[in-house]
Amino acid sequence: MLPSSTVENYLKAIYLGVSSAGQPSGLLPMGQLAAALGVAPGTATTMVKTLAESGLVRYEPYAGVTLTEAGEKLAALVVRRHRVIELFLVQVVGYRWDEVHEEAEQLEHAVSDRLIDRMDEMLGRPKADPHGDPIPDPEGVVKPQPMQSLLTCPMHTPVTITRVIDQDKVFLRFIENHHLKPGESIEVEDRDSASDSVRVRGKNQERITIGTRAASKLLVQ
Amino acid sequence: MLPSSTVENYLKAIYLGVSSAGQPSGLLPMGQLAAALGVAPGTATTMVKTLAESGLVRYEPYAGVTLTEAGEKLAALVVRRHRVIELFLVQVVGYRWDEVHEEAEQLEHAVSDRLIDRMDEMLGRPKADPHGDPIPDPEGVVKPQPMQSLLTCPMHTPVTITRVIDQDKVFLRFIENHHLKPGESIEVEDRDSASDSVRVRGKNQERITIGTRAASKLLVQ
DNA sequence: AGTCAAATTCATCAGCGCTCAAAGTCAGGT
DNA sequence: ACCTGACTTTGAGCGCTGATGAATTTGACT
Repeated sequence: MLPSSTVENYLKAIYLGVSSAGQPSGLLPMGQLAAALGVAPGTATTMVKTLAESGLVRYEPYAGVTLTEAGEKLAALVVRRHRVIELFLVQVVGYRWDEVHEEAEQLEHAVSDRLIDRMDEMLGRPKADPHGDPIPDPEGVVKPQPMQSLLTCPMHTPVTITRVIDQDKVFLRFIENHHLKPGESIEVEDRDSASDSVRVRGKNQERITIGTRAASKLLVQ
Repeated sequence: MLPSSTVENYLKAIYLGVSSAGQPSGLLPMGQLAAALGVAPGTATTMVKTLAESGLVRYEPYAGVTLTEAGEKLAALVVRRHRVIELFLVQVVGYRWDEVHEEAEQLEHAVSDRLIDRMDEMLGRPKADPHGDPIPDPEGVVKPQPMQSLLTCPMHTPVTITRVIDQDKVFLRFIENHHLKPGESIEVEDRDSASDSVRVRGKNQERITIGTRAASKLLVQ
């Protein structure tokens, strides 16, 4: 039984949810999962129970859900497909980086492993997609890179933007317009908790002040 | 309501079936449709009735089915997607021409118009896919090219192979190995109804004899 | 007229993905 | 200790899609 795209989406949501939503337990609460997928809570519970029976997921009633080995591999491969496709669309097909997400969302359920591998090869076995999100290898393994956000990185020190955690078109355009895409080198000049903002100096000394909410979505190294 | 991939497959089957299966009436019998889709006859009847209610199809009980304007356009666009993808896979991604069919079969239901147009552009607005099958334009229009098969074309006259009507891997490999791919120039030397075969002379005087069944699948101009 | 292949009808099924509302659980606060 | 409120589970149930198989009907042909 190959997984339906709904199943793939659940696994992906859990995969992404567990890592990002900073749950100390490593368990993703059902509410969050349901919200991420845009379904009623009961729906998520039911589906997760099914996934648990298939051995893809470990489910603790009232606590949350996490992936098993098998589930994690599957999820990682979905994510891999998504990210390889995104990069391919940008690099080969000429999409803009704020346009690729929806397309990849569809294609990730339709492409064969074969095709993904060919794309991956054409792209030179890249380690990250256009947003800087890491691309799992064909085994589903992704080695974690230590990153800090603009809120936590050292100040007055040159850092390189490596990742943008947001798929919103408007935000991505903004980032692009102000030369804050992954790869750019910048420096945090000031943080002000009163005004809830961070000032950075970027390419050709351009200065820009952004809110902490936005700053937290920019990861650097 | 955007059509499910099942609906797209029905439309495509009717589109391809009506043109190829040489029905004088222009109607495709339900039996053939059911067979093409690998479903029971009753299933096809039911589905076709539904399609008729959506105005995509004209259905004559006990006679067969054909596409309406709307249905034909939709079907042609599915076929367009399929063929653009096939060519893209060969030309850009480096697939072999006998490998693209299955992949395209999946992708044709997942790609956006946007992406198809970009691929089409990258490929230079091609008029045919790797098998020589014509690619409908974005409006679903395809202008018919008069073609003859190796069984009907003039003998002892150079002709160019333009199309191969068969997706079977083994056959395609055979065609490729003997330099009979679309674009190659050849000449029919002999037809023999007794032995049910056709002898052609191809590139660098290579001679090869093939059965009439195979010969009928090679179209020339 | 009779026959036969093909097509239609109809009763039915199964899976998927989902909702809603009622009932249950759990943790924090007083 | 208990209460409250937020979150979760349960269970009944729905709607759609896509399919089947067997009985019946139709229409073409001899």
